[in-house]
This record gives sequence, structure tokens and C-alpha cells, in this order.
Amino acid sequence: MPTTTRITERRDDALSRERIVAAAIAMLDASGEGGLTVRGLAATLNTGLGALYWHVKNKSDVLVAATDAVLADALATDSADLTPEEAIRAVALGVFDAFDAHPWIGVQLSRLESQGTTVQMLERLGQQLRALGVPGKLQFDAAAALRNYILGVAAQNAALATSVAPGTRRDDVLGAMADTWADLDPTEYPFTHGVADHLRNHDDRDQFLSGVNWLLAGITAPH
Amino acid sequence: MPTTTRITERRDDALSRERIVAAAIAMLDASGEGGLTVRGLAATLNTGLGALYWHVKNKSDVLVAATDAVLADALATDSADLTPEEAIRAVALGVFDAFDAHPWIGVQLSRLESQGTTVQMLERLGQQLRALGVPGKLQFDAAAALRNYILGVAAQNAALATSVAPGTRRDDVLGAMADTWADLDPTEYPFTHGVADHLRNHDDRDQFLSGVNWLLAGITAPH
DNA sequence: ACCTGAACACCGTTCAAGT
DNA sequence: ACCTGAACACCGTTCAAGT
Repeated sequence: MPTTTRITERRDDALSRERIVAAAIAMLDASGEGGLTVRGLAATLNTGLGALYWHVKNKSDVLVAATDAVLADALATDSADLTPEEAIRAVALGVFDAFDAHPWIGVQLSRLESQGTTVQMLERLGQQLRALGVPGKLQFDAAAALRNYILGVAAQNAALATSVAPGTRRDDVLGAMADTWADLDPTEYPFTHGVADHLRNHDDRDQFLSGVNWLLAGITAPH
Repeated sequence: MPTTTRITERRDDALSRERIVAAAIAMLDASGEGGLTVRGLAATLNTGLGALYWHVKNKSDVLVAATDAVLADALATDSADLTPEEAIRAVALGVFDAFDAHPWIGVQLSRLESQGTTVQMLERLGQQLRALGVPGKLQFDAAAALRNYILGVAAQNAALATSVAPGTRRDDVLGAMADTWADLDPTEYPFTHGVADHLRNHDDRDQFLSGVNWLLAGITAPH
């Protein structure tokens, strides 16, 4: 029963927690982890410093909310008509792509206070492992292994993007790293030296998926 | 042929890059990521701000050096008389334990500029995978999967330690989280709700090792 | 209830000046 | 060559004061 009072009406540009978080995500995407400052946020939103603190607890609060929003979005896919394996791969790739688009999440997840959205991920994975017939006692370990692998790879991958000047092409970064690997002493680093070319030509997404598949193979293998 | 000149003699307490990094590690261990400030470092070392910048490029330089030192230490184990599988597990557990002792590494590795020590880890893993007879084309993907899983889990694990007030007992953190999981709606979160007790009683190290073993099983399985 | 902006207590880094 | 400490340009957060 909505009553038409002035109080419930809102100007489109009224400051709100949602608008602050949305602006923060835009700033983080544009200029990375160090690009988000409270002052910059206030300037973008055409408001004062104190106004932000009325809607939001502190900067960390904004960061957690931004991370949750992006991750929740990545997990919001329908997996109704997929096999359990396909559904697990869909979750994994969803998170992987989200990290690719928002590299700043990586650092954030390594210090997440509210385990909020990662629980949703664990839930999705666990349900599919049940559907796969993984024995009860192993379900938790298996879901944790998958979740950790996914978050780990994604974070690792984001490190690459964050550690270089924003705007650097990913291929250039990998190319430079491959050069370094190729220059390593073949006696001391036979393996790394040997795979330098693979690094130059490999597909991150495919390599990521290989790990997921190996985990699934190990988990579902008779023991 | 050492000549006895005054120049090569050094007082034990002379400032040096090594002493700065060592002091930084001690501060990070004691009070976490936010506990390291350049001013605090100068105070601990009884010196001025500028003196530090003579030996060290900047704060990030110190952080990277500290991370490299700890990780190198964790990898400095002899694996001569181990099977390839055992050697891989040894590397994995070494890193896991290093993260446990120095939780601040987690955040650090998610933004590592110099891939320095992680290359050593990849090398160790890759050599063992060769010894296992993993086909050449898969060696790189397999080594990367193991490395990413290890770094990922360790980072994830460190997040737990970092996100709470330093000094909080790990069991208390897990207990509180288990309570949260148990309180989740069983209809919406059947899996997570159901494994709350497992979270309370599980062994992190064992669970970590399960993932390593599943990956190894998947990698070495005929395909 | 919501917003402003000055003020506070910190940062990392630089640099002229010392020895 | 190595060290000092004041100074600079930033931070995040608070808070009296406004509407």
C-alpha cells in the first residue's frame, strides 16, 4: 500500500549506497586498485566527503560491496539444462571472465572479510558434485578444492594485469615474460626455459579449464 | 684474495638492504600487512627516513624482496630421494606452511611484479612432472595448474588470517563461520548448510593436500 | 534526514644539508 | 658513501555546522 508522500520520491541523481558502489566499480575498472580514492569518488559524484560516509561505512565497505556485486553478477547464470560437469565449468569460467574484466577483484578476494559471494560459489559447486554422485564425506573437500583453484587462478591471473601499467597489452606482458624465461640458464631451469614458447602461445582460458577438468577427473575417479 | 681495508669492514649494525628486508618481515609477521610503514621501519632500525631510501627503491621494493625471501626459504628443501609425487607434495606443503607462518604473502602474491620466486616453484613442479612421464605438450599446463592451485589455496587461506584482528585464534574464526553456514536457509543453501559441521572439524592441510592429489590423479590418468 | 567542507592524523617520497 | 630530518603532496576519516 504505497502512499504518495514526498519522502518516498527520489531524484534520479540522489546519492545512495548503490550509486556509490557503481561509481566505485567504474573507477576501479578504469584505473585499477590504486585508482579508487574517497576524494575521487566524491568528485565523480559531485558531492562532499562527508556525504559518502553517511551512506557507507568506510572505504573497505565500498570495496567489499563492489566485489560482491561483480561476483554475484558472474554467478547469475542459469545452469538448469546443463550436465553437472558443464555447470561446474560454467561457474569456473564465469568467475574467470569476471576477473578478466575486473582485475582488481583478485587482490580484494585475498582479503575478503565477508565471505559473502564466495559462499554462493561453494553452494553451486557443491550441488553439482552431489549430482555427480561424489560420496558425502568427500563433497566438502572437493567443492573447496574447486573453489580454491578457481579463485586462485583468477587471482593469479589478475596479478598479471595489475602489476603492469594499465593499458599494457596482455600479449606484450606474456611476451616479455616469455623472453625472460627463454633467457634462463637451461641447466638450472631446464623446464621453465623449455616451455618459454608455450607461454608465448598458450590460451589462458584453455589452460585454466584444463585444471578444472583434471580436478574433476581426480574427484570422480574410483579410489 | 681479501685485502684488509677499512672499506670492506662493516659494523654489525650497519644499515643494509638485507637488514631492512629482515626488519620488514618481522614487522609484517607481528602486525600484518597494514603494520608495515616506512616510518615504523626507520624507527625499528634507529635511522632516518631518507637512509632507507638509500638502500631500497621504495616500499613496494621491500615488500617484493620480503616475499621472495620467505618463498625462497620455503622452497629450499632437498627432494633428492623422493618420488616425483612426493616431491610435488613437498613443494605444495612447503608453500602452504610458509603462508601459514606469514599470512601477508597472500595479498602480496596477488600483485607480484617480479615473478621471481614463483618461477622457481614452476621449475620444481615441471621437473617432477617430466619425471612422472607427463607428455611434453601437457607439462606446461599441468605445472601451471599445480602452481595456481597451490598459490590460490594458500592465498585464500591467508585471507582468513588477514581479515580478522591479529591474534584471533583460527579455530574461533572457523567456528564463527561454521555457525553462519549452519544458519543458512537449508532450502536455498542445501550444500553449504549441510557441510557446516565439516568446516568446523576439517583439517586445512589435509584438505589442501586432497586437491593436490586430485590434480595429480587427473594429470597422470590415461586420456 | 541528508549534505558540506574544514580539520586531523596519518601516509610514502624527496631533497638540501650534513658527516 | 651514507645518513638526517624537515617539507611536500597526498591519504582516509571525523565532525561541527548547515539545510
